[in-house]
Amino acid sequence: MATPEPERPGFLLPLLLLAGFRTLIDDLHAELARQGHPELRPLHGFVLQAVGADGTTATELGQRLGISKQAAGKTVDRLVALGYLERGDDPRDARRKLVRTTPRGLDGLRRSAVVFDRLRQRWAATLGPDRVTAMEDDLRAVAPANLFRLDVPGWFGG
Amino acid sequence: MATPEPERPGFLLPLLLLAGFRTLIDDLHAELARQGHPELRPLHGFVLQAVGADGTTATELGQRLGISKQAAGKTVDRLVALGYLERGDDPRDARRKLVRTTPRGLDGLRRSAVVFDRLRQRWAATLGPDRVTAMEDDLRAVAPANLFRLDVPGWFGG
DNA sequence: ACTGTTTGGACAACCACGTTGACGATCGTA
DNA sequence: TACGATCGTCAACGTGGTTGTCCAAACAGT
Repeated sequence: MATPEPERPGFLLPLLLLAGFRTLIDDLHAELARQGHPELRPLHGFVLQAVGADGTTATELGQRLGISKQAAGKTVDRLVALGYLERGDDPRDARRKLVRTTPRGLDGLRRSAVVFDRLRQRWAATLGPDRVTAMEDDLRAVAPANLFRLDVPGWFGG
Repeated sequence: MATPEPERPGFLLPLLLLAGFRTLIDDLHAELARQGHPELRPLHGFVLQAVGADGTTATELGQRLGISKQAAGKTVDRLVALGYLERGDDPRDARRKLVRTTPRGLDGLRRSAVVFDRLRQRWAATLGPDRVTAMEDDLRAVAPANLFRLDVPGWFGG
């Protein structure tokens, strides 16, 4: 017998999306804190990803993250103070300040990816691997591709 | 032929969850702004939900939202200034200040639910209704139930 | 080569949202 | 009645964002 479509109040889907995201992020940072990165905040992983292997500038980083260049600059300041990023001059343009990931930043990034993979495996063990893959495909289908610039080279191995 | 499981980097799932959430929230507030609630911020809907129909106190609100009573109090201050909440005395306990939703708050809440329902229907039209339902079920299965106190009376018609 | 425009980075002021610590007023109870 | 727990609030602070302004450097046109 077909299961009747239950009442699905409007608030349910966004709340569950947020809860799922926060579950992953909280688990990640609890594990990262154990592995020597207690100062890493949820935002920082995305920033480190957005900086990428080749480095970037504050303005470009802001565009990638969808925030102002000033906000990006302040975030870079904090990550520089924590030792995750470093600034340098651009020999080809004296206005630009190159932002690069330090070895410590790369370490945090690598550990994040490892922990995320493990968390995804935990979800796959609960839901089944195909359900997780289906969820990712569905979310990719409805989320605007320009959000967080999923197509930035270096993201997701792309 | 079976599709081989592609590489699914660890960052993909949380990023898509966040992107999906932000997509819904951004769409919601763009629509709410058109309907006379331009000051409503993403957080406010959850706060109004957490206040509920019966009213509550700042301390209890903080517990429901998982934040400190001071942070809850400041958020109530802002929503009172915007006309979405009001404070009153508790005749049975002079320490407690009751927080209640105003008619304007109820209006914003009702419109939020309507818009969210419409957004969910849009997702259902893209993915198919069963995919949206499956995503909700899967997320509910992996998200801790106490996050955002999904079981608070009044949430989701519960 | 000079000039005007665009761009990158930095500074200031401000706002939203969160934290911890302290404290007075009130309540419940021994 | 005295004491401990609880509620609201104030203060100080940190983080992450905004807009506006400004200077120096790069660039394009004459």
